[in-house]
Amino acid sequence: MKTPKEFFRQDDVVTVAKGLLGKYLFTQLNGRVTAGMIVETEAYSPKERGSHAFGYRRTKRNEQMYSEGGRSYVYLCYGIHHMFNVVTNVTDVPDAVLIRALEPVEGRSTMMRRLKARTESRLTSGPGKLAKAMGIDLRMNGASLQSKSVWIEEGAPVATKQILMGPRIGIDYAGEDALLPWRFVLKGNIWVSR
DNA sequence: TAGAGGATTGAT
DNA sequence: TCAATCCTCTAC
Repeated sequence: MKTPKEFFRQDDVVTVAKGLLGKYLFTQLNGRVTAGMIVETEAYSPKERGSHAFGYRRTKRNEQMYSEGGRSYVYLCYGIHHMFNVVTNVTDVPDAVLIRALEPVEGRSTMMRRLKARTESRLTSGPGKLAKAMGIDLRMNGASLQSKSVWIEEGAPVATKQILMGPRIGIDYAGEDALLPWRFVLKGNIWVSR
């Protein structure tokens, strides 16, 4: 079952970031389906410096963060890697959840081909790699997460004690906001990022 | 319009 | 620890 819009429109981005753990991200491109269980997420809100939309800054790049919850926000980082985010909350509130790692469940051979990987290990253990494995690029920016090319499906419920919290990665420039425990991982899962 | 830097990764 | 690599944002 596809995750309903209402889930993404909750007003607490941290709740959504935790709730996405255990759900499944799917893409279908050129008839090829790939899917993975979400095992690592990070929350971003306009109230902290880690976000592209800090202080409700609004630019061409982050425009999709202001759309209604349940869409994607994709951007290019370091000129090399695509990052896949889930937009949450209501229109004009730029909350988003970065998907940092997946456990591959479908289309592993397609993922390996896209990454030119020799083995299945560590296929989707990081935001740049999982976007490439799933075939995600800027064309998917703004897509509904109930569309035919990208969507999210429900998974088994995850108990709170199965979720490990910690500070987010790669945002040292955010000052004390970098210390917020807004990174969430499924405890013990081998597919999380390094 | 130029210059700086980044929600990363893989090799050294 | 460091370079790759290019788009975005900010300041002039």
